[in-house]
Amino acid sequence: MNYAYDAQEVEARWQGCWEQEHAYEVSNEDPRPKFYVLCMYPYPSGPAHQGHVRNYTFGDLNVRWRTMQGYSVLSPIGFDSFGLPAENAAIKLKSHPRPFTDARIAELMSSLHRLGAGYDWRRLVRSHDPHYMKFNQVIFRRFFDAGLAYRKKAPVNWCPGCNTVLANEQVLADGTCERSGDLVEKKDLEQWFFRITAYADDMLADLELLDWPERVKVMQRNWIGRSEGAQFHMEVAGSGAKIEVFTTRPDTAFGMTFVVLAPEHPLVPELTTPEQRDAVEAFVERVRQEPEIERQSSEGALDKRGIFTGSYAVNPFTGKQVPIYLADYVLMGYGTGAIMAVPAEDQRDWDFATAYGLPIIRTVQPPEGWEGEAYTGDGPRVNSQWLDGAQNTSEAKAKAIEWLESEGIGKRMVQYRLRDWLVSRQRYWGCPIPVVYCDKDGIVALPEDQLPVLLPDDVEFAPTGESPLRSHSEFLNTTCPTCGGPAQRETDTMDTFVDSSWYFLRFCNPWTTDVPVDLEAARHWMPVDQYIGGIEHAILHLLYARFYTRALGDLGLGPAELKEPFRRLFTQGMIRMDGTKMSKSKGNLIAPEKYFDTVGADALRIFHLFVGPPADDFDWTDQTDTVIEGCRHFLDRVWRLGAAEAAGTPGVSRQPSLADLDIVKATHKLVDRVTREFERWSYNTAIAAMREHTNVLYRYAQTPEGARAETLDESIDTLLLLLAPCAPHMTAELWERRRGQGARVHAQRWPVADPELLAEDTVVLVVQVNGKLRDKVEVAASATEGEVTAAALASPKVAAALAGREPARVIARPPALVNIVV
RNA sequence: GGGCGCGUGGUGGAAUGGCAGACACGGUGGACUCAAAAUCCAUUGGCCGCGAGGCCGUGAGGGUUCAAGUCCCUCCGCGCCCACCA
Repeated sequence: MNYAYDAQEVEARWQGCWEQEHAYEVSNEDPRPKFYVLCMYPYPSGPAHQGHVRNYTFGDLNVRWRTMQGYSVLSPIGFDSFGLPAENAAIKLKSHPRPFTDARIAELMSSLHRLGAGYDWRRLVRSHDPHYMKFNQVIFRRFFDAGLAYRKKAPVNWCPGCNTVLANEQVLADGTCERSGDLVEKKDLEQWFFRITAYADDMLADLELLDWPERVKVMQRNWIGRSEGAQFHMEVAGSGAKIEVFTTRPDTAFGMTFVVLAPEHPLVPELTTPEQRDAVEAFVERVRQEPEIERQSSEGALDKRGIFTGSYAVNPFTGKQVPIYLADYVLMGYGTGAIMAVPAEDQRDWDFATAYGLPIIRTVQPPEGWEGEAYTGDGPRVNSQWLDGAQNTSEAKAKAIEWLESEGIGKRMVQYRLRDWLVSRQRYWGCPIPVVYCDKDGIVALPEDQLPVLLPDDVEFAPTGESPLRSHSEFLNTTCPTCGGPAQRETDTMDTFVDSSWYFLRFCNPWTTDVPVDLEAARHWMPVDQYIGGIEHAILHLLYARFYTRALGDLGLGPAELKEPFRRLFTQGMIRMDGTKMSKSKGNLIAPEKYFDTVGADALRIFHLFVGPPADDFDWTDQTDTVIEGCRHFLDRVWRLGAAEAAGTPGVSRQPSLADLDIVKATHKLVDRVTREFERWSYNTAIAAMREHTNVLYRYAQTPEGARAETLDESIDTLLLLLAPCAPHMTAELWERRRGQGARVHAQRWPVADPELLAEDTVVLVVQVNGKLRDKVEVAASATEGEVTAAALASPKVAAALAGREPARVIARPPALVNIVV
């Protein structure tokens, strides 16, 4: 008889079995309490890599565990199948993105099967599926009707490498494209935007309600970037022009000694005096040419970065004239593109004032001994006329705003850093924006009965900087749905982040043909109870999905009461190799297939669970393979236990002894511990506990008196139940071998520890002298303060440590600890 | 420049303010074997000691506490996010 564990045979068998038995298909009418587990749907880049394995291992553990706990678990999967890599590959291979994408999906699906992940495959959703495209377009149209989608000319981020416009979120801090690494340029183009800013305040406030990693919430908060302040206008001396400025510190306005405009500000030509014209024009031209990265760097001499316009503005607070400058550090895209400069209370203004010899007037009294330059802290007002009585910033701010409003000069104002979401892309492999341009009717969104607009397959892929749709005359030329006259289709496609902004709603019922989201199904399943994905989506995807959920609800396309799509979020750590993230574009992928073919999927899953805290990054090194082999070693040990092949005497039949009872207790403690570790996402320590218990059972089986058969069997069964969400194939196989044909470990109830068996009769009392460990004494678990103190003082080791000195104080924390202080 | 983390053996890591190093990887020794692999057992933070045992030890320095890897302050190092945001 061959008992050796054949991972490949066992895994293939159970993967087939789960599929045949529809093990993780779930009905929307299931009466059990619902639990929605979702891993961020993957971009299909080919066979899985270790990042996927990690993600789907965590996801599958939750799916199987929650199912065993009695929930009706929704576990769908889909593919984020539009996007640039497929199109770039098509250009390179002179082929088409569709077959390329379909092949990559097939590869990734095969990996997921071989990992043993349990999904409701019937609910599969793919972004490039015509049904999904249709509803993407339906939603776009409804956004358009509601004013949430609009078109405007804007300075946009243009990536010369990708030949497309990028969202702000896709431009890295150094001004390069997150995908191609090319330096992003600014271009003025007509683009489509989603009015995400309409929900800025709402999304900011509701962050409080989410059970998300604090880090992610902070990132979203900063990205939305709410600042409270005031907006007001200033007259330009000798001209009818008015300059609007936004400031967070209206309380310091008496200290404004100059005004700075962005070089692109529309008032610049009007404000420039004839004497300054040449210099200003040269300056503006130079800033225009400057790459974004240089403009945003704080390097370089300040005196080269600004220019005087020759005009003066009147500070409404003092009535005095202050010079108007241009500077490249003032951005047209934030606030009003103009600032009041208060050098005494803003370091940047201080530096500028110093470079240009402009006056500095303190309006906040710095503390005694202040030696810094600009003082941004709190303090009493000075040099501020009617504000001088104010003792702190908030009081002064309120008074200043009140004054601005009563004089009709300005008002309270909230600014956001968040920009509207630029969604149009000049690429082919995306969802077409369902709009036509008609000479008579202008911009016309297509009616729903003309959707979906599908991508024609017979297109030429050439890196021209224009969508290939542009040169496809049958696609381009159409008729206007309003007047029936000739019209041209929009040839831009949607950002792929649009696709991923509502797929989780579609999973609730992906079969509807009339509406994108089945409201009843969405009310049943949403919100997602556990969302799992990479930290790299902390801002983009997670913010867009929150926006979409709100917007769909407001338009009646989603449940109106549903604000937040993801109740609990877990962001897993990245897998790094040689210090960089493992990714296809970096060419440092380690494919899981070689492990499936050797140690098996279960061993690889155990490795990802065991290697460290799930939230932490980990480095894939030369030693990693031996750790993975160690995980297989653990499974082999469990296999030998479960297949009644453990070393030592086989189980004997007898009345339970104290040693047997210890095993029962240890088993219940294990149940308690693993359950708690699973709850808090501490899979590494949960696996450690199971390994520890396996070691305990080995020793138990090898004692001279032997293991009691019944006790050992129960403990092994429990171990298999606890291990079932982690190593599903092997536990399924052992369970069936032990319990008979048709027995299914994953259909069992998750074990519950008996509280009486968790309680201990005796505990080890730690005895310290002056905080140092001196002895350990066994005492009754019920020992009182007096009893543990007596036990501690009775210890010869304690007596030695005391060396005759009298205890000055005894701290007793029964039953675990006594500290004797001398 | 701002914000948020993190720093523990040779390595990955564990530790509700209460026994630092669980569980592993690697190492060492042993059993089994003609031998090897596999398996099983023991041991493995550093220093001193034949031993019992003792001393030191969680990036550095200070503080709070009977008690600090854990809390507070300063500094050093690393990582991530944001960044002339008015």
